[in-house]
Amino acid sequence: MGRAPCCDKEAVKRGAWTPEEDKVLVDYITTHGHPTWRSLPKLAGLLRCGKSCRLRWTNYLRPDIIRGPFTPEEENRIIQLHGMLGNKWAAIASHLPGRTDNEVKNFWNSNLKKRFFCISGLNLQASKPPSASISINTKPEPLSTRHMAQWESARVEAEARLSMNSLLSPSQTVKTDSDYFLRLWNSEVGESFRSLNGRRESQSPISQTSSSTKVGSGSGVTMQAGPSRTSSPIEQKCICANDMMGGSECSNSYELDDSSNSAMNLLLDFPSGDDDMGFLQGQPDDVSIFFRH
DNA sequence: AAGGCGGTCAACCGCCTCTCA
DNA sequence: GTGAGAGGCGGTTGACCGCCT
Repeated sequence: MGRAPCCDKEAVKRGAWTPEEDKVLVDYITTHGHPTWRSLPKLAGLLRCGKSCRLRWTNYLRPDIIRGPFTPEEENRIIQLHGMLGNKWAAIASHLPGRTDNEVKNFWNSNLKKRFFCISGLNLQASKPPSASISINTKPEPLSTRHMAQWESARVEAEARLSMNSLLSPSQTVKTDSDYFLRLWNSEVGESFRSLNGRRESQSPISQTSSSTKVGSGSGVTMQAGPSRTSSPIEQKCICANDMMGGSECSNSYELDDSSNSAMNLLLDFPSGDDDMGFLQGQPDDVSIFFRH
């Protein structure tokens, strides 16, 4: 037994909203609010589905919405938050005042995703669930798998804390483990980890395990790396890392220097547990944003 | 000039979660 | 505890636009 449709699809208008409809919706909401979205179209005299009204309002007509291109700061924030949260567009948008989840999602899909995969030396392969490439695991790597699981666990935990913190006012917000995790994740330490992870992937087809970075997860994108990769149109247009990393060389070699190795050692002994993040205290304080233009 | 092609973005769809009776 | 209703969310679609050949 399926759910009853939210509205009579025959009786409602669909497609682009006209300025007249926008005005009716804005006028009604500014004077009456929206007791329930489902009843709103009828009350306002709109031949629209309630969900359509809500979407139009929240994504376009709301007075606090910022229109216009994303600033570099917003881009960096999106990249950081996506690394932490994955495709949780609403959660990401909640940290970008005036931006909507739809806007962030579109911006990511049409802009940042390409650049992200480009800079990572990874390949985009649409429409295959990640599990397809995960399940062919023939040669387990217990250690790396365990550590990736730890990272994933920490990431999920940080996500939860981030959500909690976002509910607090700035004055109430306290420095939490998630802050340290965020900072670490976006520092060269996290980058080293990601790079090593990328190198492992290029060496063997396993290791997608629990996707430590969660990049592209849930969006029907499978990451693939290594010599077998073919250049997609996206990659052919890729302006590579020089564009984004201040002229540093576009490197797919994933070589680690000594400092990165020690950072890796630190990461691979990443402890679990709520109160055990103190080891991060000594990490460099600057949150290096490595996706700067 | 015109058709093809790719990118962007508003809107839709269907599932999930929350709330309340 | 349970089921229905409502809102929220993420993925997908399709129209539109600009560039290229």
